[in-house]
Amino acid sequence: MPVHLLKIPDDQSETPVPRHLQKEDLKHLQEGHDHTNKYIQGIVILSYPLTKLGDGTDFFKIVLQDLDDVCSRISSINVLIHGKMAQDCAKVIRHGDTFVVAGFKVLKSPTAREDGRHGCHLEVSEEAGSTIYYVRGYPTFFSPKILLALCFSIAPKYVYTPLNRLKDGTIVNLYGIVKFFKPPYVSKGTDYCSVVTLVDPSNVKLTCTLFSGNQDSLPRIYKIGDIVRFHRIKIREYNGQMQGITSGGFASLTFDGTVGAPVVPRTSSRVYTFTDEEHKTIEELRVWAASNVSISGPAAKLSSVQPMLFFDLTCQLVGKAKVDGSSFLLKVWDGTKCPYPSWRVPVEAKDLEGEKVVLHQLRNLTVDILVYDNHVQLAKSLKIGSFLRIYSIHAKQASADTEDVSHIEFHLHGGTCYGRGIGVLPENNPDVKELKAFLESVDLADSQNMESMFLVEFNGTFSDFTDLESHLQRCQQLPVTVLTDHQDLSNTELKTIINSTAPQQYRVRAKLRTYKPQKLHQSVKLHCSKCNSLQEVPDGDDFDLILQGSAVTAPNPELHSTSWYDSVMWTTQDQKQRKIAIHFVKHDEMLQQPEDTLLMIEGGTLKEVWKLTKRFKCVIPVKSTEDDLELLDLSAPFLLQGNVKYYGCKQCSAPKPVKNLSSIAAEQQPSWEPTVIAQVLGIELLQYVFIMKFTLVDGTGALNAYLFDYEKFFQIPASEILTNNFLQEKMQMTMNTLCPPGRKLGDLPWLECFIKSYNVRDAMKHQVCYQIFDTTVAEDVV
DNA sequence: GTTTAGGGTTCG
Repeated sequence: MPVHLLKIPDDQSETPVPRHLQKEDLKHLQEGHDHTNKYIQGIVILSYPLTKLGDGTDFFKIVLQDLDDVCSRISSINVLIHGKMAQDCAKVIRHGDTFVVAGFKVLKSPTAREDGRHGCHLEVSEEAGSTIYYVRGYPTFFSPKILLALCFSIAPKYVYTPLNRLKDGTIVNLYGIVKFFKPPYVSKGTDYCSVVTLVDPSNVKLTCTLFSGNQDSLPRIYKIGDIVRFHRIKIREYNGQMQGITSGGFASLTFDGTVGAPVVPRTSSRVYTFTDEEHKTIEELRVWAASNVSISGPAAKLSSVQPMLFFDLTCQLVGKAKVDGSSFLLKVWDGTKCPYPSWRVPVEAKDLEGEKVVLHQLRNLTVDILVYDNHVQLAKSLKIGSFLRIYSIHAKQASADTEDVSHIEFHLHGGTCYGRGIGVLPENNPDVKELKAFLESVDLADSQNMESMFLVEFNGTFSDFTDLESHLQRCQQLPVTVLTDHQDLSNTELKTIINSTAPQQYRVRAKLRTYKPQKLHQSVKLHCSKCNSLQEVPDGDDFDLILQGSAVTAPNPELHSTSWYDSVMWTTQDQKQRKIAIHFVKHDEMLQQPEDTLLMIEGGTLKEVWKLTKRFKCVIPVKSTEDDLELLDLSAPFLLQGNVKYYGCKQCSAPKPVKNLSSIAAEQQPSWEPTVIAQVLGIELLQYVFIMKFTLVDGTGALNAYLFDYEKFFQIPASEILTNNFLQEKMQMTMNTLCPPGRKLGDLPWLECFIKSYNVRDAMKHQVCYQIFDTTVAEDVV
């Protein structure tokens, strides 16, 4: 078999390949040169799933990294393996293996511009007379270089083409600001279609026609001014202009185009690259767009519709009904009242989908929108309760023959001119959040009579009318927080508590009138349990400065590769010529798999440190002294694990030599727990904690109670909230349930809490404070 | 099998 497994040689520097073969340097590899009796060697840093090509032959792609130059992208090369050899390799080759190939063809790499790798790729197959040797690298053997190669070479570097540099027949990556778009609609072929016109700072426009059988893989554009990043879009000339069209492997990210909004990509891709650099690009495009692209104005509300005009409406779907073959009815509301009498499209009661009670309750606030032709199919699939943006609705003034009063009709005509269509907005869309808050604040009694209110009270259950009514109902019935202990205690009125002496403990039933801080990220602090001090969480800039400061001292080579760690050092290629050293801590005299490895880094930037935390279990930034490695200033995290930065208390810590880590490394299965690491390093670990002030009321009085919570109350670890958008949204939603914005006191939900009172005395005054304890947010609220 | 749409408001 031409795929050979080689044994690990004792001397690990040479791979035992047949004598007649000579190693070829990647630098000397060129198309058309004679590479007979030469071999290419590298570490497998990436492999793709085995696939079949159009002609039915098997195909397997891997990426090799040259270990002599691990930190250069150009020293990695794509290897395309065909036929039986592809199958054989796919079975045995793993990341970290050393891979040797002889008898290959060298061709120009069509993806070099995109992935930044070698300008050529290798074609390998039995037919071409290729031979493959490999040395098992994973998981039994790692060298520091392999660890580094695996870490620094993973993400391909994409090149983005400005819109004025597009050429016919190319496949490119690009950024653009949406100047015009048609939300995905059902085409006359087999796919969904979306047409998007982009503009960029080169001031050139590009209209892209995007097709996909899967609506989700088209860009999620909600408004003009959104920013998109397209990968692998094909450029063609059409009618004398460049045009973009989906090609195989097309992928997109969409961002809110508002300056200052969170940079969170909308995408259906499971994995995608998104680095600090790209983050910066989005920010820059936003700034450019702010003064160069006219963003759509504030969306129209029903209260401001003008007859005879076209408008975009952000609304919630309350009901829908089939009308006839070419039209379909949507009943929607946006919380405001249309100032004109609007038409009611007659439909059979049995055809009307939606909660009867809600339809009745909102009957004076909903409008009927009749959608036609190509929009019908999409309209049918919409879920009651979902949030929509309907683009280019026609407000048509009409008067019925039988009456003098003119009324207003809402049509979504057939076709897709001017972006006419329907888009479903997700719950986390900022416009939806705003609309939801508004809808919840609408006082239905103002536009309803008492009869309908009774109906709501009477009909307890709503099945699929999301969030709005059912949520409101739920909130008025069950408490939104529950007790985790002492259930036998009975409630005490707040007035009684205020008039009692401290310290005592109480069970209370109260409403949350307000809380501080309103910006939830401000509620996260660092707490030292030894000296009881609280401090702000330092921001990334502070850390960056400390790293820059420590990089001034070059790594001391005398401290490299000791009994308990292996080291690699290299100099960056840029002008700064920075020296970086990484020390991989060994276990049982061996290096571990990246996900189990603790490493120490000297001279790295914020971005490099961050990148290392993605691949390795623990990262500890250090600096060299004359005779030892030591931790940086304690204003910087002493340890990074996953997304969490761990800090030590400056007052209570007494840093010990980093060599103490070797005692953990010597354990049978090193756990690398932050508490254990902190202990051996003499660090008093600061804990992340939520600190909030809740103003509770119960009709007898009001008091401020502090919430001091590591994780229990919100069931969200305070340590993870600052780096996790999902958890932030979850916490915001929880607070919105506990204390819904814009709601009257009577409509607020009940909280069940334990609070304890305690005395705070200083020379000047005496004060009684209250703290919430043994309380958690109810399960169905989280 | 490689289309569909290729921006520029309306039948109802």
